[in-house]
Amino acid sequence: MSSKTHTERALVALRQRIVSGAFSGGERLYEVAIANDLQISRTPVRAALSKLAEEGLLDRASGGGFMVRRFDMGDVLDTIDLRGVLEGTAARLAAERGVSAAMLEEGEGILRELDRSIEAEKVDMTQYSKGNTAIHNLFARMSGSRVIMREIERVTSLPFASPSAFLDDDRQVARFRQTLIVAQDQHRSILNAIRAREAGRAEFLAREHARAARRNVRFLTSDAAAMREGVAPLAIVAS
Amino acid sequence: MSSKTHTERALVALRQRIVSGAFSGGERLYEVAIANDLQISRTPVRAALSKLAEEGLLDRASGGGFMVRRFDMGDVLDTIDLRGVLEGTAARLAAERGVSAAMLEEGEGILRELDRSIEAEKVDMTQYSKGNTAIHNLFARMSGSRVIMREIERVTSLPFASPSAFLDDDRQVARFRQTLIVAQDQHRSILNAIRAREAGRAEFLAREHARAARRNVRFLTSDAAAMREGVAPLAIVAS
DNA sequence: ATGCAGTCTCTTGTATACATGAACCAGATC
DNA sequence: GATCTGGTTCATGTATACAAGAGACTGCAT
Repeated sequence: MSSKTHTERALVALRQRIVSGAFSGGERLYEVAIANDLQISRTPVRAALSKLAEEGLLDRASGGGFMVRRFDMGDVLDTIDLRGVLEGTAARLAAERGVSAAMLEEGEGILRELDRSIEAEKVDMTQYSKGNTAIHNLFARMSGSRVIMREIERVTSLPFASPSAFLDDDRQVARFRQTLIVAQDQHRSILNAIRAREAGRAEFLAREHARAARRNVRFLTSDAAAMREGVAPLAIVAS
Repeated sequence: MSSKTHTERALVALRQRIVSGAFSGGERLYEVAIANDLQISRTPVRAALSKLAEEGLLDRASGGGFMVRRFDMGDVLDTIDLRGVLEGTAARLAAERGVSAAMLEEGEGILRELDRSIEAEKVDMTQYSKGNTAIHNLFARMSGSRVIMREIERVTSLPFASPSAFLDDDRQVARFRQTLIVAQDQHRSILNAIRAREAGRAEFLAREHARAARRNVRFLTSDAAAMREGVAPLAIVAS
């Protein structure tokens, strides 16, 4: 089996179904139905539901029980905005408080990898995505604030809010090398601003950087509603 | 009994103990011990622990189980900062998107109440606290973003992060009418900025407004460590 | 003394039976 | 015909017995 406890397996199975849009937003989830479906008892199902509520994928219903959280396109854009605000705060704190030379060097290393991944005409998307996650993670750690790190982790755990959410999409790879070049320039500018202790600039840049994700969402959903069907991170979003 | 289900009672009892500092940060909570203590079975205890983890008062331990979340003074200041950032975002969005005349009028009503509560030499702290909560709530609603509202609610549910956290303290009442006058001026300025669609100003003011809470924390913990003992919202904080 | 093995204990994981309460439905009574 | 009343059903709440795994401890062997 994939993991050790029934709770974990139920968690994975339910999370997968939710983010893939198998349930409609606001739909209530019944313990017994899920338990029967997964061939386990209600107890691990409740545990899994509870963890999914912590992740923000479920809401607790008023009279007990859980319902699938409903996201419309506005919520998606607001959440990406929120990520920008939080990452901006992390960058600002990093600049205000200063970061170790080791961390700055780590950042330079990641930036070099990102440069390599986009230098060829055909972008190495796997490598870019990995580096992108790493640099965003580093910025969060640079804040020196557990509180901020925690909130950033929470928000970016939503399928459409992670910094690399839309990078796997084929349409991006083909059309958006320019976008990645701009994004990478922003990464470098943010790191430079943090090093130079330019807090306001660091915050502004990190916040602006998140706008790229908003543009991606708009592009991927712009033309046909049919297009959205193919965008995995948006499967959860209600039309 | 105070509430209906064992889970709710366990939740209230445990929350009270946690925020009053009955446990030390990082301390693990054992289901059986709590169940015996509260004279109920493990099942509602688990349910309560799970909800407390959602509230951010507990962390899940790696190998299962829960531990009391540890807050040091830096975390408290960072969390208040975070509230400022989020309220600033709410105010910015409100200004950018515009709010209804009814909401603006509601805000004016609350501001008038707040004015009345501080006009006398002896401040009506109960009324001020109520109005303060109301105006902060309104600013969050004005954002028009469920996502932002949700995050603000989450953060302000921590005992030391609510906008009115330190208003009940006697030392505040005696010494800080000036502080309240300033804070109330900021409330009015924020509302005006939102009405005038001055997004940047609204964000800045709301963020700056949260700094007052930081000053309160610093004052209340400044002189003697003994002083902190009396500050209820800080009981959870590790020395 | 040291290391290993077995076991003991403590804690959470899991299944399940029963309780409870709310919502719906039906039938009786006025 | 409307309303009240009782029961049926369905969902979560609760208790509890047992499973399982991790860690500590003991005692034996080297």
